[in-house]
Amino acid sequence: MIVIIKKRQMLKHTKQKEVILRVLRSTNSHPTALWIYDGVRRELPHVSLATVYRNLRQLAGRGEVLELQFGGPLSHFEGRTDKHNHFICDSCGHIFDVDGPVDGELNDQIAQKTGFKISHYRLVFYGICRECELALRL
Amino acid sequence: MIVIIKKRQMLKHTKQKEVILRVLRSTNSHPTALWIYDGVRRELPHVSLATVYRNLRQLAGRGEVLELQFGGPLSHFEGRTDKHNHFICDSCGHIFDVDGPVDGELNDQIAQKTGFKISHYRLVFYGICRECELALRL
DNA sequence: CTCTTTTTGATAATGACTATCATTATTATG
DNA sequence: CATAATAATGATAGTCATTATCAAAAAGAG
Ligand SMILES: [Mn+2]
Ligand SMILES: [Mn+2]
Ligand SMILES: [Zn+2]
Ligand SMILES: [Zn+2]
Repeated sequence: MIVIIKKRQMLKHTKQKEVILRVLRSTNSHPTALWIYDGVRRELPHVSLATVYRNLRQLAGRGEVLELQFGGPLSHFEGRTDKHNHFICDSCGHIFDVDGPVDGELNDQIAQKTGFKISHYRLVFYGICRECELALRL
Repeated sequence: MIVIIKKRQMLKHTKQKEVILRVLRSTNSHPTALWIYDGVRRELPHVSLATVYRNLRQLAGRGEVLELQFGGPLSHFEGRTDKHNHFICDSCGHIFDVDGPVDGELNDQIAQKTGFKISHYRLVFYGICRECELALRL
């Protein structure tokens, strides 16, 4: 019998990790890895894009940041980690935060109807944001 | 002044398009392009994967099928085009259809709160399906 | 049938992300 | 501090789903 003991890996604090997290937290938008990379480079010009991806993945795995994947080809990240929803403008593509509706309600409603054990949901609204609405009215 | 008149492109009916649509509609699951490709090949052994992707894109653009992108690396397609939501099992990965909740309600609720013109939303639940729930209980 | 336009199949290209690996940085320990 | 153990980094090659390209074939109009 072979027993594999997986030692819990010690995380090491690095300048890169710190700056990546700071850059991401400096905005309330939902930037891509490349945007974060550009921000980090202003402080650490020799940072590698792979390092940005690596750290974002690690941070997301530990729940310190959120990775968001809407339909597009690239991942978006955000520093805000409390539960909230999003609205994406079909015209300008901007991603907005949307609070609530009350969380448990939907889960319970669906759980009852389907018999599934529901842990969470992802809710994204689409439409036209106010700014675009005004611009398109011309 | 240069005027560019874009003629509306005529769509041509092909055997490939027909089979792709039929294969997709033959299941109530949410297959990938590759799964559909395999199905189509049983009838048209020389079909190209590119043709499958091309037609799925065209069909999705015209609303005849739906393209679904959850977090993963590949797109899923489905023939059911009426509004409904999905549940994805964290354990087995299976995608289930989930009907309702009442559609307009959420839109209105959020539209009122945010001032956005909301056209639709995408709602995905996550958790453990009944089959996995039973299996995990052992 | 003939002309025009779209589609096809084969294959190369794209692009976001991940793996690899030698080197460097961080932490633990003496 | 010195040393060893281990994790992280930067550079770059690889992956893989999807898209672009293009000559040849098929579909539809007349
Ligand atoms: Mn957000
Ligand atoms: Mn469905
Ligand atoms: Zn907008
Ligand atoms: Zn399951």
